[in-house]
Amino acid sequence: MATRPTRPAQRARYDARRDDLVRGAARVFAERGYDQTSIPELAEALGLGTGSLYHYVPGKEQLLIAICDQLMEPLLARVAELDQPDPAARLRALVRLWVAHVVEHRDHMLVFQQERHVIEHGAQWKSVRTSRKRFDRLLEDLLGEAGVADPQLAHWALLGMVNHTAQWFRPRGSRTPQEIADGYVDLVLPPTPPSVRPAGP
Amino acid sequence: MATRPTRPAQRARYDARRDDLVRGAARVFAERGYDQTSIPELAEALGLGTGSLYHYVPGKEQLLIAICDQLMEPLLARVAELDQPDPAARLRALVRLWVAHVVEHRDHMLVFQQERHVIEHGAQWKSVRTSRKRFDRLLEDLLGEAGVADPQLAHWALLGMVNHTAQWFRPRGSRTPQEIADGYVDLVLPPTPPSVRPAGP
Amino acid sequence: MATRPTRPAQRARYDARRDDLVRGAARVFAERGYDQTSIPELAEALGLGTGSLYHYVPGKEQLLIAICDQLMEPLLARVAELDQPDPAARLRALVRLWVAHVVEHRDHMLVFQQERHVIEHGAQWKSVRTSRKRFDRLLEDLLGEAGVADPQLAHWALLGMVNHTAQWFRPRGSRTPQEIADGYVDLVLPPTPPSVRPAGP
Amino acid sequence: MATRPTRPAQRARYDARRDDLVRGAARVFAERGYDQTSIPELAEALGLGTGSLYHYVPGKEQLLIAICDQLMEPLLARVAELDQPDPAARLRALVRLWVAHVVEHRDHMLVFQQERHVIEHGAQWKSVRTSRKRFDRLLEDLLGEAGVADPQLAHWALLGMVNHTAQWFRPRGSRTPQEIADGYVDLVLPPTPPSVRPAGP
DNA sequence: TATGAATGAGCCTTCATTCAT
DNA sequence: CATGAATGAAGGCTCATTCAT
Repeated sequence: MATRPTRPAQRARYDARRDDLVRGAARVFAERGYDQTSIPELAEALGLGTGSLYHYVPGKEQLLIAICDQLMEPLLARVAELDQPDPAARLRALVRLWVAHVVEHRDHMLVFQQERHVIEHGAQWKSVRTSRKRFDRLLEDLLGEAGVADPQLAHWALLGMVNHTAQWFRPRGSRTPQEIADGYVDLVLPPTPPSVRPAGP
Repeated sequence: MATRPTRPAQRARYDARRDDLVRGAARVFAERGYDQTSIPELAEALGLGTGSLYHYVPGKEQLLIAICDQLMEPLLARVAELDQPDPAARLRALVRLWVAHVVEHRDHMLVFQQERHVIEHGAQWKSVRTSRKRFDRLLEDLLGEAGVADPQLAHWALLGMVNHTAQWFRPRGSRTPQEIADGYVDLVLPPTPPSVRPAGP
Repeated sequence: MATRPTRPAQRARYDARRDDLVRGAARVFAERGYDQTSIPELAEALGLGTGSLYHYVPGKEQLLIAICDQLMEPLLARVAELDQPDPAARLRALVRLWVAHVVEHRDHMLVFQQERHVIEHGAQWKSVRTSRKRFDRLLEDLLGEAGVADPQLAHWALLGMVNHTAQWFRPRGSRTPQEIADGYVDLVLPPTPPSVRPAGP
Repeated sequence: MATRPTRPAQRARYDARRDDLVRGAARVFAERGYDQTSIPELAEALGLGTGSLYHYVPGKEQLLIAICDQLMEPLLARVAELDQPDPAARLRALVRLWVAHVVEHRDHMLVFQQERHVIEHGAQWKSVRTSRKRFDRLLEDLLGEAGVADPQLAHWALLGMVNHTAQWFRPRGSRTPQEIADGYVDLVLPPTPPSVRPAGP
């Protein structure tokens, strides 16, 4: 069973190991598919014995949830820290970190997209659904504030293009995530005077 | 086994039945997921006995392929008939029929997106992969001809937003597929004098 | 269902057809195995539609029984006609027609041997078992009368070697069935003065 | 899956268990038939859970192959150790150990005979076919050396009678395997002066 | 913690058989 | 007589999970 150690020192090591395993599972699932990957296969790909996995995760579906949490939580945290006063600038910053997050979590994204119907219908998936809705709402509001002509359509369009980035982005490609993000923002935002446009990190 | 009748009259009925079943399977898979739907469940949802399905499709994966074919082939056929001389107008027409096709085949699209990894890696999926690549190429070329600033990025962006439409579009919603398509085109195309803009069907 | 016609003329044609089908089934089963051959496969190999077979035989196991009957009955009939007064001569004649029967019914024999356990244990197989026992008894008695030293062992030995002939005999081989039969008899019989030895047909 | 342990100690136990299971399967198949015995039935007869069988054998047909190997390999090994200088004596010794092997492996033999067509035609059965051919060749050569009049026919006859022994021999019967073997040899060998005849163990 | 043998439910698929045409 | 679509039971096999070591 998945028993988390109580001693702080061991607990830190345990949590780190668990995070690594979840990340590894995301990679394997993205490549082979969640349902197509058996637990023995997964365990072997992670360098573990069949049953050892269960020391860290209570089951296969929980593992999937953990992958989605590992994707959503840091994204929401980073978004919460945005503090640009100008809405257009905040939007651009948001899309930048969003695209960056997507390409840094390509595997998680691919798994997330494949398992759409479980996430939408599953009983244990409420928290993930809530996270996604929070992000959606936040994005749509920001698009309105930024003066986009049709915020609702822009919202759907952005969701589509940014998330889809996971499917074609290659780390050794010719564009940086930031360039891609700026390209996306330029599509939905009315032309902005360069003075307002942030310089990027 | 899936034996197609030789008599033309019976063959027509057989083919029609098969198409219906494939469409029905797309609906069921979109809702419950391909792997989560067992063959008995599927057969029952289609109003068939467990084994009767195999008169029309030789196996579960072939059924998935049939769903993708039912999605891709008519789309490519409709695209091939585009004959607008002006590239921008042709692009708009393309996106219009594309969006229309996507919302008319929502179930197929959802299944298509969920099973991305099988399609990309599976041995029997070459023809589907080829269809997708043909469409990709065609779209990117057209974007270039239409004078889009960054055709490659626009291409990825359009793919993302149009395909994603399947996930949020509701038939009783406030926008028609054509309005959505025009909204997408307006995002990627430089402003067009209204005179050139086609009126729609 | 297997409905035998009542009109004598049609009945003869029906019976002939049935015999042909049973013979054909023996050939197919000998080659591919009884359990490994599905009814659709068999029907196709016989040039029939899937269900047409059931006009002649009520089921797959009955078909197997019919094959065994087609093997045993004519053999017993031919054996019953033996009338050589000298036991040794009668034994030789028996083995000759037996070997001839085996090589003429190679397929039946191979099926018969493969399905030994069904024949021994199956409920509907009593008549076949009875036929076999009748033949066994008859053979052993004759061996005793012919003055073989150890009739019981010779009986088992003959059964083994003659039946096994079905597995290696080739019609284009260098030996005739009669030569083979004489070879077998010479093994179990004490040397016989040539005067008694029959000349063969 | 059938994963053989790497640790020597556990591997020995695993191999022993596997051998037992294969032997048990031979018994069950001999009694009920290979195709007539379902995997759950077999597993229950062996005292295992349905899926546990697959820790030791990768599939039902592999199990059949394992049974045939368990039959052929030790026989060939024992035959290879024969060292009687006199051919006739060597033949007698061969038949003795052969008959002994057959009656000790009655179940294996019965399965082997029933599944003749799979062995002859199956793709994975080459090694078994090779073993059988090696034995055949060896036997025929030895018959020639021993001065049998018609070595080829004697070879087929011996194969038939010895193998057939599995079908009628009963452990509590009145003859020992050695007596049976000697009876067989006396059939095919010209009368031998008792001085040469070995005494038996 | 780590392991991997054991489990039984559940999967996809095949099959013998029926019956409307 | 002939056909082949339809069926549901049963088959072989896989899998997520457990637990003794």
